[in-house]
Amino acid sequence: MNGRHSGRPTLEEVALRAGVGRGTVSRVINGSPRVSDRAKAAVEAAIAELGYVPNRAARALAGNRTDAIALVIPEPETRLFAEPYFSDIIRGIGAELADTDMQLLLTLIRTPKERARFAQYLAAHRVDGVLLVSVHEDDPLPDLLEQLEMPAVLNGRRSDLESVSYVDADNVGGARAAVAHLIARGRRQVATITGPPDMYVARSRLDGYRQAVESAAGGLGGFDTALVARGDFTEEGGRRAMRELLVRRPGIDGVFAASDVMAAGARAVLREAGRRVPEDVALVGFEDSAIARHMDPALTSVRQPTEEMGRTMARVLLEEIAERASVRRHVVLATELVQRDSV
Amino acid sequence: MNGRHSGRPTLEEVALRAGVGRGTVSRVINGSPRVSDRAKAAVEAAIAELGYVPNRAARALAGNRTDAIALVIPEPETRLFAEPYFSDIIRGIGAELADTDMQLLLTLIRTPKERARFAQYLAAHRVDGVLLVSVHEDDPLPDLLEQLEMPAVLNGRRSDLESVSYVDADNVGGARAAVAHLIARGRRQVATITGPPDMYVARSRLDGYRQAVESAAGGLGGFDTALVARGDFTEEGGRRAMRELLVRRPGIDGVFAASDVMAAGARAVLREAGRRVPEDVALVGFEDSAIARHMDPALTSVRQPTEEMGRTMARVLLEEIAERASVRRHVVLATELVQRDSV
DNA sequence: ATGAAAGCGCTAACAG
DNA sequence: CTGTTAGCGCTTTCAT
Repeated sequence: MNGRHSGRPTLEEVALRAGVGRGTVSRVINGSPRVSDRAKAAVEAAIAELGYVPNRAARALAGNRTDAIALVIPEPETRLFAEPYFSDIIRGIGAELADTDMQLLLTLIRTPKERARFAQYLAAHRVDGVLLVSVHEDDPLPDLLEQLEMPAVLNGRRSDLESVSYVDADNVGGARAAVAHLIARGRRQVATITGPPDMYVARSRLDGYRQAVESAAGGLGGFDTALVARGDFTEEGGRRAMRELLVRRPGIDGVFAASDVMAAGARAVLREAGRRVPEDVALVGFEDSAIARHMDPALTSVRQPTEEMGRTMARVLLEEIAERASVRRHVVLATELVQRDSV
Repeated sequence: MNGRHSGRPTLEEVALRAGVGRGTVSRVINGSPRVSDRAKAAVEAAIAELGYVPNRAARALAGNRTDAIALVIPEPETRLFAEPYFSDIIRGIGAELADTDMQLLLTLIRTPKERARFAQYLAAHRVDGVLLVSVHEDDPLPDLLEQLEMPAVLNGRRSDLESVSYVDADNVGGARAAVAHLIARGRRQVATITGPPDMYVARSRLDGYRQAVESAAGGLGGFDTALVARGDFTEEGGRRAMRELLVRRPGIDGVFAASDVMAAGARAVLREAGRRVPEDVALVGFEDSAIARHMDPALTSVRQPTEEMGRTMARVLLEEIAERASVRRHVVLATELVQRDSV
């Protein structure tokens, strides 16, 4: 015998107690409208009396779903945990899921082997949907998900033509706003430190920079490649880029860095070079990590609505799961320029 | 009919293909020794050919288990995410679970309502075990878990008499080592900034301090309450405590802070007061957040083996789940003094 | 060692 | 609207 009748009441016992059939109980539980008020009341009473809680596994088996979604964290990014970004994303997801009985599975993928394993999970339909963060351009997972027709939402996108649903921050707009701010404040030679060009997010921020300088009135001379230096989203990269810029255009009086960490590096170099920040050279960074904010609380930056991104990702995913159709959604959330310096 | 025969091969199909009964396939999958090599080989071949993956829900239903554990994060701590501590804990758990087919559920609990909901989860045996972090002394969850006979492991403990299994850092030893270090370096008036006395971790670190000063040779005068100031694990708390100490014992030449954040606060006050750190006053903090490390990379501190704690928690939990018996395990992991200043 | 059979608790199709 | 009836895919006796 198997039947460790776990002690826990079953749907059948509820039905008995309520004096109805199992089907009716099931309907009540699942909020079907095709139930009389009388029956519904009886069932609800029975449920309360018995302290009945549906068995998830049975439900999943019979209903061919799992009521669970996975949040996938690729390895190089497990460090990501240590950042407010991640904290906020998770908090947002949690908030959105709170009123659902959807479970959140945390899946760390650090090796190709683990990725293969996760692919199996997916194939076995062990989750109803997937949330992906920090997806790289060459990540095979999104395509696999699509092929499997598994609902999925990315945070960020791989390119302009992203086919999978995604929720992203308005990187172009944020960068544009940052640079426009600098220009509006009277800065005439505004440079930018970019991220790796093979990352969409880096290209977007560069686009924003370009739009702002090109549309600026007055004699800024439009887009000047000498004012663009490539960084790699690290502090050291920011340092190198800033040194280059200083050599190429010593008269720089404003810098937009595509990440706050790079901004911190740039600031250090500027000060070493005897430039006052922000008086001589105003600096704005795109706030990814907020670690840099600890380093310099006075750094003006472009803030992302991270928690809202998490919430939105979850909401979009739930919608995608609900409607069986595979409609892709693309959401871009606004960023906000937070001025922390006095210039 | 229900049978959206999902396309996925079932155990039965494997059995057919392998020319054996379903029971045999099940035994092979679960690594039962009571299977002939021949049958085993046949089954494994069939599994590979068909790309069979067991259905988790069916398994859970039949086996009365879930192959999932929950990591519970109480609300006030969701900020915790933003710290390396959390990152490391999760990485450790992930590493330990990687070779298992145990899933990790992330459960955020921010309201009493959500706690009640989670209690239902537990009662409904929706997970095989629970991992709890940052448990407060008055947290009702551990007792509930115990009452439900649900395997559980805490990170840290509520008191000396903790009944639930836990994995903790050696707070007493770490504090003792820190203070002994200070004394060995010639510091004669070593003060301490403590955490809230209703937190076990704070009391432990104070105990370590006391042990070190009491066992110190030479004229340190033993434990002096005037050298103990209460903080609250915040930077501002550290500041206040440091100011008090400076008033009570202006001659202080060493400080052990029960957290690195408080150490950062103390350092700021010391410098304002014209004391050189670490030359005039050497400072050691207990490394909880590492945010402070960013503020002052040169701060000597007591480091905790956080990732190992996560790994250990998971391992202990898996063991507890495996053996049905409810044996409690208490693991205390060593800390390490990392000297980052030159004094 | 292994096949057969009996569920695990629930959902959904079906017939009223 | 509601009771009945088939399974969902697997584990676990129970014989053999």
